[in-house]
Amino acid sequence: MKLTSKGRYAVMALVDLAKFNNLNPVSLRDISIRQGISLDYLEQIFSKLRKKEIVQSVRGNQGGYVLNKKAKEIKLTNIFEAVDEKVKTLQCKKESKKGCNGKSTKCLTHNLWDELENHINDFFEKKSLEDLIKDNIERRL
Amino acid sequence: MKLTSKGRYAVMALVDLAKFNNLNPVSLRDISIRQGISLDYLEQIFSKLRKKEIVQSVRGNQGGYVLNKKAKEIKLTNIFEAVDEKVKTLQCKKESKKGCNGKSTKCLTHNLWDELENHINDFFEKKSLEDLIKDNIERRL
DNA sequence: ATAAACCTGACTAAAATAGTCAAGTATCTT
DNA sequence: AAGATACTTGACTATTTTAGTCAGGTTTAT
Repeated sequence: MKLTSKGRYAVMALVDLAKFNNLNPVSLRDISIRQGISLDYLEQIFSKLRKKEIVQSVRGNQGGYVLNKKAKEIKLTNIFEAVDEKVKTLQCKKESKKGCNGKSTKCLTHNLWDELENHINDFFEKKSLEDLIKDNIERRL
Repeated sequence: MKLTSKGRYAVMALVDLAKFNNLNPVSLRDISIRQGISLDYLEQIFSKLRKKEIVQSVRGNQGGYVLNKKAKEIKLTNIFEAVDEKVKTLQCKKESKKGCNGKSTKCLTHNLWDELENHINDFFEKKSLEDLIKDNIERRL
């Protein structure tokens, strides 16, 4: 089980953005340089974040991106959802009515994966961008 | 983020094994049929489980596999470890001394992924095979 | 002997990942 | 109006991982 880099980068970029999000928009170019993420890749990621209204774009010279909500209101869940990073443990969830594997019962471990998903999503649900930024400042990375 | 089928199958197979683990060894063939997992694939998985001493093999005619410990003592962590299913969220962990990305500091979200890993591992650490079997019986699938 | 079942290692098709590349469009500054 | 900056979009691709298959064993109960 692993997290994809799209999810990781999205969070990194947003923390960076939030830190520098004073009055002026932050350009992807700056984030790219500071975080060592390819500009083209960042563009893909921010396109998705914008569609989910997590950030707003400011076009033109001196443009960039701005948070569209307060850092407190942006949960990790929202970010991951936006970039299609999902916690998926079950193959069997598709056939909702019946069981897994095309059988009439749930597979032996169905409930386990359900629990696990909830456990992980709880974590994401509780953490906000603000939490991450505070954590950063405190530890003075 | 997703769990691979190797991990899922390992757990499914072990629950099956534990349920039928009375006096006689359980053959992979039976598990294969009951759980709908390819026999060849099961052999790969059980080879790993055997090396980690989670199961014991009984060769020859009427052979099969037996649990090597009490179901209570086999935690999900052990199973996942055995089949190389790891929770890995960080790329940055490799360069231990210095920071991530080859920089001298940790990346902005380093602590986050650390916390996440711990959160998930806690879950795996607490769940034993026995828990899963009980859960199965109670809910009568 | 022979059949059942474990054992091992090499191989591979398909999917996912982690990007790159190209060709725009919008808007600010001068 | 021109140019620069920066967002926007979509197609493309190399690499890696996954999820197995396949072939050819070895061991042991009957």
